[in-house]
Amino acid sequence: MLGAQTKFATEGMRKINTRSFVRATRATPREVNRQILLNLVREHEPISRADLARRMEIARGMVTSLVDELIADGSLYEGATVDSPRGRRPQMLFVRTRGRLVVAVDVRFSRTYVMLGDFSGIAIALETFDTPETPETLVAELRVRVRRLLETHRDVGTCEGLGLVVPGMVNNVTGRILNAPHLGWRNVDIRDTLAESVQLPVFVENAPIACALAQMWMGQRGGTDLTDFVYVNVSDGVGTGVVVNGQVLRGVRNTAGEFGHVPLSENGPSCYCGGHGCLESYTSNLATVMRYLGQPFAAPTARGIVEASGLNIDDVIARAHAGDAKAIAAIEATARYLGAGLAVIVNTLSPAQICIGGEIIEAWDIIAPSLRKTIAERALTDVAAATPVVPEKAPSQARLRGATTLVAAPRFAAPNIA
Amino acid sequence: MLGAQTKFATEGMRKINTRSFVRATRATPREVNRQILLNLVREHEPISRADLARRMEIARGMVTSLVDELIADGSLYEGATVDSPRGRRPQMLFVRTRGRLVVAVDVRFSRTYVMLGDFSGIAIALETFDTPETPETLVAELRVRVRRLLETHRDVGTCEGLGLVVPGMVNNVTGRILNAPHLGWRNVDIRDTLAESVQLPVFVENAPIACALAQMWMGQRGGTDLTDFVYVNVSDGVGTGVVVNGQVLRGVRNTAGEFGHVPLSENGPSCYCGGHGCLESYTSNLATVMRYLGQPFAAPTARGIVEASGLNIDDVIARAHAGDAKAIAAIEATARYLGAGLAVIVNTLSPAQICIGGEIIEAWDIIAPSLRKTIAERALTDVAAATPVVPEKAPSQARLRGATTLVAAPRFAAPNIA
DNA sequence: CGAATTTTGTTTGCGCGCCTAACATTAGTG
DNA sequence: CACTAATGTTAGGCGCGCAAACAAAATTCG
Repeated sequence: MLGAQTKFATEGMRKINTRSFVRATRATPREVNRQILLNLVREHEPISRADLARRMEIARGMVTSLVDELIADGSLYEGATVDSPRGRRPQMLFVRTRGRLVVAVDVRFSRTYVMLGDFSGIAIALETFDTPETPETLVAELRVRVRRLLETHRDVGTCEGLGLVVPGMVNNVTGRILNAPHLGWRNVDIRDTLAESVQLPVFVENAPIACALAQMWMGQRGGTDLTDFVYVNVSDGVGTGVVVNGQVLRGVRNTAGEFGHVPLSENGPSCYCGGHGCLESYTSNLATVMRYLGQPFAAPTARGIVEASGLNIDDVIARAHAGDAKAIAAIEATARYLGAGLAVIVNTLSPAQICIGGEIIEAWDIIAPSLRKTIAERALTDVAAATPVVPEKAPSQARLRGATTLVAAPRFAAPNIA
Repeated sequence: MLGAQTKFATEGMRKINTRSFVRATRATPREVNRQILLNLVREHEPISRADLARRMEIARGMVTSLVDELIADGSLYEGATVDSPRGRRPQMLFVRTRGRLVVAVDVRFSRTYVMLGDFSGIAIALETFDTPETPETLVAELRVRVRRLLETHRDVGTCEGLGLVVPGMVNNVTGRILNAPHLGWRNVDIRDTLAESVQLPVFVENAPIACALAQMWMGQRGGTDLTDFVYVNVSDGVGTGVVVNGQVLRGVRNTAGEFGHVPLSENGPSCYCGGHGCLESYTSNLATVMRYLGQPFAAPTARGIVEASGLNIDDVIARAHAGDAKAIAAIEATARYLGAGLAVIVNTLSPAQICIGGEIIEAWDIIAPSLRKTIAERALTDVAAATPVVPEKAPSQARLRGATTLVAAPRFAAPNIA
């Protein structure tokens, strides 16, 4: 009956691109069913073969065959048998995450973080160094460090790839950094050279998008399906990662999802993008600190003034928590503007959730009420007004988890067909 | 080599929903390849079996088998043999559109249009009547009219479905009209009752989304692949249909894509949505006529004033074309505001194209320069600034073409797998 | 205690559909 | 008229879904 209904809907209907399609072969059904099974184990482990057969509505024989293949290639492993009320006791299956290593790299304005972790996101080692001026130096530095890391922890497992997260626009297919203003890098074909240097598959991605992917793939097990949501990262700038229909929104030439520059006011403060009154110019960490300092924000001079003041966003948050009324007011103002920006997102995209990352969420108790209030005032519908807004759960590792996801998630993704 | 590259990208990577997945069967490869072949014929007709084999990189034997099936079920037909420089002359294949009828229904504020057409969008008959007050009356009216239409044109072919386009939010899966403010209808389960009445599969969709689908499926053959674009409909309100990654953006509870209510100014005119300074309150036909009348726009009273004036948007456009400076100024102002709204779309979604529909495009010569200028001023990147903005090509039938697409497109769409 | 029952997991044979390769058809050409 | 070159068809192998029988391991019950 449900099948008949979906036949009369255009939802999920995709047009086949006749210039780049993927034809099905006789091996295709197996690939598809293998991935479905793998994901069922991922979300329901521990789970038995018989349970999988019931969930997939296939015979147990096929499950045996598929599981054999997945165990052989190291995707699954067989645990102990478990008690059952009657009959033969089932053997439980698990996704193998231990010993499947990932090098996660987070390149930030001043420092670069390198983490060796496994598929579940657990850290084994963490290093940090000053971000080099040029991409070439970064590649050279990573070559040495990655080799040493993998050498040191050789007995832990084998590394399946390197995920690189950068603050800027990235072409995910070619692995080229298109424009990373904070680093001053433009049009850098980093993926292939880095892959050659470290002898690993390399995945490059924009930071908020990587965080959004982590949210989607490493979120709570068995929770709601987040197929439509937005990750908003508030730091020196305001970046967004948008997921629509379970896929990342990229737009032409990978320039989409720049909600940081929606205009909140026609004659607001000047922004680093060249515009005026952008969300970012009201809510970035620089803007918040400037507000606390009692100075008007203006793009070209703000960074210098803030650095000269010796204050950063963490200090302002600490003072707010200590009861400094000026600090509280500055943060609350930021929250109101941020709420206005989120209202635009809520009204245009209607996501199932908005997740906020960045230093500001340390002041969640202060910003949450203002966010909710502003969104409620500006939302067009009750649904939009009720959109959950949640803080990033593991803020300190958000980007590194994102980088890990870049390597791990493709192993579990649906195969592209047609 | 390209295959190896895409392995290191997360683009197009989809997470499998373990609560509603589609398992592959041994019939799956055939379904997939059948649809690919069908689409290749659609975009390259006339085309021979040998050509198809080359494009799909499969043996000619398989093409023969697949084509036999598609001819048997009426999807394709075989044309005449054609001359060729050497060897056996190929037999050309075509998609059958003649004799595959569709009832397209466009429900608008005052009148409802019913068209009988075929899969290619060619009209066979067109009727119109006053939009009834209640959905029940509409269903009863359609029952009579559709039966009569199909009776009259019985020899032309068989009808494959009815597409219903309404001005408002629709749940495309359940076929329920959630909220159509202009009609005053809320939560109407119209699809199943209508399907029972007319004894046809019924597809229900929101008007701008249907227009976007028509743009994607009935656009120029062999042109650029429009997988990311936005359709903006400017009429009494401003509605948008957004397509991302080849799929319609719906959001939770089907409330997404309301770019008509992005705020352009915090203290702008009051809008029918309850907000202030929305794009719609500056650029709807009502707003443009009010501007020409020299009156400030305000949501509750605007419609009454415009109706009392006896003027509508078509009159204002006609006067502008006749040289009325006030009319030209009013339309140009609308274009500037619309450009500001499009700039938000361009910066956030980065679509490959924006298509504009509605009466206003009759004044395309007047609005185009202002649109371009405003977008260029506010775009964040060169890519965004260069986003093509084009007028709807068949404005008078846009919605009816959309309704037709609702029925026709699913026959050509990729099967959902995994 | 042993047969019956129940549940899990494995093995086996069938058939659909991909895939290769040979074959038939139909034109031009030396 | 044989040769070449192209299109379209037919035949056999082989992988894999699919169903059904079989083996294994536990509990229940006479």
